[in-house]
Amino acid sequence: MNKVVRIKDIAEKANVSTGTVDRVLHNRGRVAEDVRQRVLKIAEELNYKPNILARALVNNKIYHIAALIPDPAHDNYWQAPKAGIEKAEEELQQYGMRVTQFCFDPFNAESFVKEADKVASRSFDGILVAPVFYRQSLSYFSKWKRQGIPFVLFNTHIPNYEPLMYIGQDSYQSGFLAAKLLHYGSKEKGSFVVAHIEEDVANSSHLISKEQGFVDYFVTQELESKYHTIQIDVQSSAQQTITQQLDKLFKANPDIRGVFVTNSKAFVMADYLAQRKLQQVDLVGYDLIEENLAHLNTNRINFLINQNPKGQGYWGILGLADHLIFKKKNNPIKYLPLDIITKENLHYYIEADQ
Amino acid sequence: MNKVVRIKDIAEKANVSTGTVDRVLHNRGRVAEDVRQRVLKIAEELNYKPNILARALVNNKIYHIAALIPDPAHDNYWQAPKAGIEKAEEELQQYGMRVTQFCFDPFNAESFVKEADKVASRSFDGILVAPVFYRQSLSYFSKWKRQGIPFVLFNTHIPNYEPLMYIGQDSYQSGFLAAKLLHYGSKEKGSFVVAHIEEDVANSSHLISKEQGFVDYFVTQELESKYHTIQIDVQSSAQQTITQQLDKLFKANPDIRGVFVTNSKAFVMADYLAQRKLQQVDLVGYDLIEENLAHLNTNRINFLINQNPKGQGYWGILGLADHLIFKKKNNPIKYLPLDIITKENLHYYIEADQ
DNA sequence: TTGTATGCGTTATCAC
DNA sequence: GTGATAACGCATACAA
Repeated sequence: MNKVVRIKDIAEKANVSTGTVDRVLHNRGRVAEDVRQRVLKIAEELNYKPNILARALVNNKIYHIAALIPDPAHDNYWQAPKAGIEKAEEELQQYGMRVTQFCFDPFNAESFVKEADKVASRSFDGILVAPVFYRQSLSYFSKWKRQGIPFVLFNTHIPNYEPLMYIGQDSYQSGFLAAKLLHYGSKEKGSFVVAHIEEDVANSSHLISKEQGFVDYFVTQELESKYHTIQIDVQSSAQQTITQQLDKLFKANPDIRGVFVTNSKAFVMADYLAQRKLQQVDLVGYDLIEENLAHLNTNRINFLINQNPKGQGYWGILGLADHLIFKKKNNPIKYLPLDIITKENLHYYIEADQ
Repeated sequence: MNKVVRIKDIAEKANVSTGTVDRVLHNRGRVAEDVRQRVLKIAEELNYKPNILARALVNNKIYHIAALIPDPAHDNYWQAPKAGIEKAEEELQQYGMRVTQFCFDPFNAESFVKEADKVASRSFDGILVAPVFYRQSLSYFSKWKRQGIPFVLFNTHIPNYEPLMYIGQDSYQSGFLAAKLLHYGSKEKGSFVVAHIEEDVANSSHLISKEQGFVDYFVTQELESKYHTIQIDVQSSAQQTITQQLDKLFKANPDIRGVFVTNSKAFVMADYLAQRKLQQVDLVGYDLIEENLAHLNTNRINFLINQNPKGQGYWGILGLADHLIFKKKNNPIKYLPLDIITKENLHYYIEADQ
């Protein structure tokens, strides 16, 4: 009793063969309409669920996936998504997944185009891409769409091209959260800084979203009179050194209570604060990269917001596998949680085996 | 090229049959030692990984699992683990998992014994249990151990009986984390309260661990001179009402900056603080139950520490499935992350579909 | 001690 | 249009 329903069970009940049931279930045609209806009805009644194990077993095709991601050599952050991709590949390789990585320089749009062209010139069964260059990405999306190649976006969302899935960050909300953390830590009147470090802000919409979320926190709570937010753009390529730029900032604003760094470069600010012995200034940033962790452990960084970058790569590949191998439908958007990381809960997130 | 290695491949290379390879790989004996060595060596060289799909497919037994958990009707918290168990059951039922729930009253040890006896009287293939009653649990553990029935513990860890797996909370560390959160929020000198609400503290070792972690935070940071910690035990069954008990506390300690509630009853404290308009007192508690969420959204609770209670049930069943069905080894301890939840990142955790 | 044959549920091919 | 059957990789009962 309570046995799992198989195609064979449906076939027996409908007085047809398993081949017919299969044709009905997969809409392969060549089946009489009345039989079709009957089979469909019985499958429904018996609550038939295909056995994905058997399905994956029989379907021993090799699926070639392209992963188009920034090169960790240029920005350490991308080590994590890469690791997630590789973990998923390892788990799924016995079911036929083969991932080829195409790494581009995240600071060089041409490099992206070059790698994307490589991907486009071969025929892949699926593509995972971190489309950090908005303009340059679009033509590839429409091409893949036309060719019917499923592609999954992560890290940066670009709607309108209906990717199979988007996985990643809610930038605005993370800025909002950062504001809450700094606000909670500084009950007295003062200023907060939103710092973009070593970034081309104009071309990075997610940084603007983060800043907007940060500012909006104080607006929606009607705290603007109590807390002042200052935006700053720090570049080592500028005329002044970073230290000089920050000296200027802190000199002009002696009431700074906290700093929000919108990318993974919080350690730069932490170095500065340590150097100037500004111990009372709180600091919130992003990403569990090594340079940041050192400061987290010494409390020079109070919180890091983490968006499970390893998980982004992992779930991206898994999403493609669900589609290609297991024929399972997935939610087209998967926002990963905004994890708040501090020294005391850090280790659960870096050991992260999932 | 790059093909997946099968038993058949090993057999060919070793000039034996698949049956022999199988006997070697499963240590079923009845195989010549030299052959054994040869097969083992080849399997190693070829980096053989069994295909768990095929394995699960062929092994179509029904596995009966007992889930021995507190009844959500008595404490809403247990709704989440229950949901996780049911989610895992749904996913795994086509591979033969059948879960029977045995719910006991978490405030009544006799009720636990009654349900545990029911479980023991039947023969299950595996057991998932939340052993909230320490003393009463032990005899069952040794019994199951003797019978060779794998059991997984969650929520409360009881070592020494070698469960297949423990999943859940690191109580001490969560207390430590709570201290950090309150400390970060209150830079000025003052007192913090550790409140046990409606609990039999003496019989709940995890509450003591939480308190210890909280206190130790200030000790290890050498902050004892600046921050004073006060322990309180609040019960509605006491002579005084809860409000009276808390009034007494706050009257005696006007410098209280924050309160740490060691269980899911933070909402009780939040109600009191709201009633007495003690808006400057920070509050950290546990668990995303509805009563707490209302206060989180109005900032009367600042942070809730969450240990993915749904995930605890889910991973518990999955651990048993990995052992019974997929014959996969798992880490015997799986601490779930200490998630820091605040109003601004809450929704990622309650939508949690995994 | 070893080899062979069968079946798990699904899919795909082929003959009717 | 339809049904029979082989194959996927593994486990196991049984034969040798």
